[in-house]
Amino acid sequence: MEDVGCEPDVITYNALINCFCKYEQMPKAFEFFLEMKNNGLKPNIITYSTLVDALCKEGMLQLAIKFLVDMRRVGLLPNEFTYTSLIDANCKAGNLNDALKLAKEMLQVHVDFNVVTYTCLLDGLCEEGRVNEAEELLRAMIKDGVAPNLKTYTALIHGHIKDKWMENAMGFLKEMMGKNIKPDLLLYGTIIWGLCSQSKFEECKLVMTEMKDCGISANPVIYTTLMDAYFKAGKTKEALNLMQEMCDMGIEITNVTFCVLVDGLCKTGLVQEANNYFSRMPEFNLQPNVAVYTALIDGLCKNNCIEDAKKLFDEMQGKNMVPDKIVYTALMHGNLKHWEFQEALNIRSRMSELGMELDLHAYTSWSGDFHKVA
DNA sequence: GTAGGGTTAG
Repeated sequence: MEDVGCEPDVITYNALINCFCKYEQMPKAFEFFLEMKNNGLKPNIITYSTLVDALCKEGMLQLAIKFLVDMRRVGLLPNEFTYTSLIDANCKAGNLNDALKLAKEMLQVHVDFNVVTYTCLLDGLCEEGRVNEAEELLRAMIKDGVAPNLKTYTALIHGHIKDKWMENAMGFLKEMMGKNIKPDLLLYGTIIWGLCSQSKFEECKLVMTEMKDCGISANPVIYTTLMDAYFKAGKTKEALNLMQEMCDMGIEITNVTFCVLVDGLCKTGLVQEANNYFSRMPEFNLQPNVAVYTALIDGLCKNNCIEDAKKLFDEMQGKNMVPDKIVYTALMHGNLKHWEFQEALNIRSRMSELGMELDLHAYTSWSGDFHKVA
């Protein structure tokens, strides 16, 4: 642009600054901020809002506030974008009270809430478990003439599901559909996650079908969530069918999928089956990670195959994988269970050396086993 | 040219 004598203007710089912000290159963004000022251009409300938002997302709230002061100094007042960025950042940092203070300030200076502002506040309330107030806010925005959209309802539905209010969540879904707003992959995923947590598999299947009919295909996370829920509910056959379905449909299989599969089979007592799947991982171009190893090691320990568990543990270390607290704990309990007293103590000291403190759960379990053996 | 929603494993 400069070569052909086309001078960049404020909009050009704003686009550029936004780009560097989005690609997490704040120093570059500030460089252009200074450059535009040096070129005699005045940063406007969009420039400042962009930078304030980026600083918020980088967790530099204090610096964002400084920019707010700076923009006021040059005669620019924060608008609904600036306020919404700050409100959202405070909500996500767990400072709901500060977010509410900012909202109050908006009212005082007559900057109206829009659908995004409301959604951020509503999500913040949900995150704190204040779902009733979130619902009140939904009613207030509608009364105020601001129409909630898909994202607003998703936040509200997610909040209710997280608080185990599945019925209410489904009520909001119905209300949303009544306004002719269609769920997308995110919302379907949220609903399936909720139904899984309550082992409502029939409803889950209905939702999966509905989703498919709408032309939205379930992603690997949704499949894995469902598979895990099937295993944990003792529905081994359904879980395995789902694995087959994933393969048939070309859904991406990851270490998480295998972890769920191996763990599920082990906890059902089907250690041999688990081992078979484990050996087949290279066919999927996968190298088992520590979590998958742990699932099988734990399964072997609990099914009287401590020697195989130890072999697997050595194999894992041979592949330069660093054992973590969870796998050490599984092996430690396995050894105790098999009266391998000294070995269990050795693992416990190794954990101490590595700075891995037993948490309350591991410790209670350790003491229990210890006394049994003693 | 600026702001908002979800989820999986040991």
